Amino acid sequence: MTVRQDVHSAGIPVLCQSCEARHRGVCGALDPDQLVGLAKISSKHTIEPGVELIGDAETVDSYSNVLSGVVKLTKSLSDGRQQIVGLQFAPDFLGRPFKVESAINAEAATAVSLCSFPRASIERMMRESPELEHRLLKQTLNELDEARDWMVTLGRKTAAEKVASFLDPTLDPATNATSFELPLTRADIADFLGLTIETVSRQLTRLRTDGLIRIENNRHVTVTSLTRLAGRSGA
Amino acid sequence: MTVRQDVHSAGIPVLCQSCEARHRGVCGALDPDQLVGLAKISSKHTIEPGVELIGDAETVDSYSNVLSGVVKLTKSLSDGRQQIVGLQFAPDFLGRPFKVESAINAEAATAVSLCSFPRASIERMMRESPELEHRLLKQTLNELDEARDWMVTLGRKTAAEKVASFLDPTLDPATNATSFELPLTRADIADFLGLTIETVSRQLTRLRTDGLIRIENNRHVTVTSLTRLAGRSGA
DNA sequence: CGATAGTTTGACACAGCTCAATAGGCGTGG
DNA sequence: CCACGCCTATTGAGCTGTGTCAAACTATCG
Repeated sequence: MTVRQDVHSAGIPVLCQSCEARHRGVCGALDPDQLVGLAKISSKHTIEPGVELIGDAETVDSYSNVLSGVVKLTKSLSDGRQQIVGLQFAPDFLGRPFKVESAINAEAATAVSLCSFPRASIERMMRESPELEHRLLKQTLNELDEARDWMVTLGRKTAAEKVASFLDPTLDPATNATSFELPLTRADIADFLGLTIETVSRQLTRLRTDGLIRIENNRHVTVTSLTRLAGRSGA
Repeated sequence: MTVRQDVHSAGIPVLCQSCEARHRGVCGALDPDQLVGLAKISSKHTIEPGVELIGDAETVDSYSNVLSGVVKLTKSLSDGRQQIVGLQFAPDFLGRPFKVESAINAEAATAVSLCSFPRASIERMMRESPELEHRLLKQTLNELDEARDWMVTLGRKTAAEKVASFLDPTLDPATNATSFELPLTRADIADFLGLTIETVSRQLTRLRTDGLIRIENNRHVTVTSLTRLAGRSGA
């Protein structure tokens, strides 16, 4: 059993001090000694939008925490049709434990910063620290819940409902902001919702002409009637 | 009924001796003492097809292992549109740890037998036995992989490809059987693939008239050309 | 042998896709 | 500051795959 030290930031690596993953992410499972060990072999990266992080059928030898930005997880059919199957934000853990080969692509949707560590060290730590596995289990269960909600959207909602559902949870309930930057291009939104770019665009302009949203600037959207938007999401 | 005791089954509850969950399922994480404790508070149930196991927005106070049969996990929109978001077989663990309220429905698709135990005991055991959490994490990761594959099917495949993909992995590669019973009705298949009953039926007859499958008996299907079927699944 | 639930088949409508053209945003260079 | 080009987004016209509605067929079981 490990004893957590309650003195704030005592003995905690500089790299980790202001890191979100230490509080809400998987690193919160580690005690200062483990953090120091991990920090020695970690490296921070910044990635440009559009850059591929993990390729399909590639062997993965490192895992990462997302520190900022948006990472999209995609899967493709042989003829190029693509589907986004997950979005990851800070402080999500990025990688598929217990599998050497990736079955999905990961790509930076925006500018992204990552904290990466070698595969082997994480797997060793998982064996040593049940709390780490516990956090991973919780994140995985949340991702599974999200994936299943999304399957309903993909399988059973109309284009109008899909687009409304996409905008609805994009809203950050904490800030109560009705104005925000879309982290995805129209093409990404289409791949997310199982639609074409054109259909996404048409549905957005429909929401605009119906007075539910304002499109300031392609990426920048303001929702003027949250309730009416929610009413169109198919519940 | 007498059960022969040997080294392997020494001290193992009768209830568990021939149970698949003890080998490949979560119970494999437990030592004989824990098994005895759990067996005392477990109960085996048999459930008729169509019976609801867990209702949406119900509080869940027990978890189960699937011992036989097929359980379908569904989600519904307010107007009744439904989507199957998961299928569970033996020896899958059924239930959503760390959440009191269920966001999905579980229903017996075939005759199902379950081994159920109270919520509290499992959660206590999870705290005591990291191996149990480890197995749960692995099952959850597999379910997430499946869900994501499925999202590609729901979002990007045509009706023909959806039906072909449904039949394809239904084949048990172990037995190399090309003849099998569908565990789902046409309505279930439609809810699984995000289609209507009619479209599913039309695509099946198309596969039949094209000579890829034989439909013996509604539920009983024989695949005559596995390669041609795979070729239509959209890869 | 009739009743009932599940399945197939048909005719038609429409949502969303395809292809094509236009418009807007933004950086670069004159 | 404007002109140009590039990339992304919008808009339009037409087509097609899949949904809708309705009817006929089939299996299963009392």
